[in-house]
Amino acid sequence: MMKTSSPAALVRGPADHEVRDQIVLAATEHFSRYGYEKTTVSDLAKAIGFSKAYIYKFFESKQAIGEMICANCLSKIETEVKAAIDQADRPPEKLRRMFKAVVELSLQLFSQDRKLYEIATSAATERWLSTLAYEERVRIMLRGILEEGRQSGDFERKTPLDETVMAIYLVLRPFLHPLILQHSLDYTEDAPGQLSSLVLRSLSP
Amino acid sequence: MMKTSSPAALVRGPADHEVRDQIVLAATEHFSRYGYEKTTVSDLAKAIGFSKAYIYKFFESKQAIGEMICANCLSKIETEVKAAIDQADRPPEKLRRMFKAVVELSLQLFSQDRKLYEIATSAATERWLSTLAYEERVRIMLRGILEEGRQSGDFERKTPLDETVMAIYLVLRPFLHPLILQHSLDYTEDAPGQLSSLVLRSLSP
DNA sequence: TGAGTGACCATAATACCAATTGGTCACTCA
DNA sequence: TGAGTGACCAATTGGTATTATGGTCACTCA
Repeated sequence: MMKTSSPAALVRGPADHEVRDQIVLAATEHFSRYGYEKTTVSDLAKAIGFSKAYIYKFFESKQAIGEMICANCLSKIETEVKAAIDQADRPPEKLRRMFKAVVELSLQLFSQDRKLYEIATSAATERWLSTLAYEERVRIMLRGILEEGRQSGDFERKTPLDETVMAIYLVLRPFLHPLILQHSLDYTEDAPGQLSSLVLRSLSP
Repeated sequence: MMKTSSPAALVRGPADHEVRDQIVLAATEHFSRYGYEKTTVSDLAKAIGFSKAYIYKFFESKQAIGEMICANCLSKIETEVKAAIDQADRPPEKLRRMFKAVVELSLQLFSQDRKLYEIATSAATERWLSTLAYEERVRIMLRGILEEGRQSGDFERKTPLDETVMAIYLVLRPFLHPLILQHSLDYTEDAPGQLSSLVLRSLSP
């Protein structure tokens, strides 16, 4: 979970190096305390006791560091959503829990870790790889539930799977996308229930 | 359509006055050409040949003028959406057209009248009355279609009407809300079709 | 009397320059 | 040789002095 998942091309030098972890650690600390913008690369360098230039031996850019931290955040949410899904055994309930968990966990990050949430907002708005990958993984989760539900006979099988995945993803998206979520706060109470009910009705065989 | 629909409490002085119309006209012109921010109240005053102070005999604030222009924009969209709906005779097709029209018309305003679109964006973000009223009217349109569909037997009748209205509204909202729409441009091609299909499946009796 | 205004104020926007910042590179020295 | 750096540059940012703007009000004069 705290595993440094890799947004590939943005990292440099030795893939597995103690200093890289130190940087990520320091960045997580600084970004979440002072915010991404207010933290300078020199701050991070000072924190780990090296020069700024050395940081660039490990990351292409400051944003690359931000991506890493953001990816960790999102992958933490993803893990917890998966856990929520696994608590249910039937696909319809899994879908309900997925909706509920996505909204709750995003909201939790928003209220408890505002500074990190702001990184996620930038990431989503500027389409960083970390976000694109996360979105894709959410669609895959969704597809998993749908496939299971089709197999178990809980869900209809006529509509092309890809289209169903996409449509449901679009329904969920306003609560996944950090920027949009901020403009949907009025609805976070009831939306997960109402929307998952609507979606489940649409999936009935 | 060009009718000065009234966001009530924000206007002042004589309700029906030639000068008020002049102001609205000049504001529409200036706002759509130079943008809301770049247009000063003095500009509008100059355009109609009165002093700035006189403008304030008719409107509470610059924003009030913006609200009026925004309300006109939105009510124009609303009218055209209604027209699109009326072209269909069966509720399911009405709903399809509503989704399609909402997205198309919002998108059209976005690409053809960017400056006015920016006002709509502020209005939605800052919850101006003009926007709240528009959203409510959209929900009412939706409810109309649903009621008709329930009566005609096209739609299921078990789910509470209010909940259905709200859920479908939430599905449509990312494409209604100007700010959110800007972050959904990737989906505007397929979303109306896919989402209205999903919604219709959820409505099947 | 009331349509219309000039002068005025607090705040917000702008323009400007100095200080920072992200990022690189030739270089050191262990 | 390669882990690590100081010095450097273009581009942002921060701070600030100044101007422009939204908004009001006492006032005019037809």
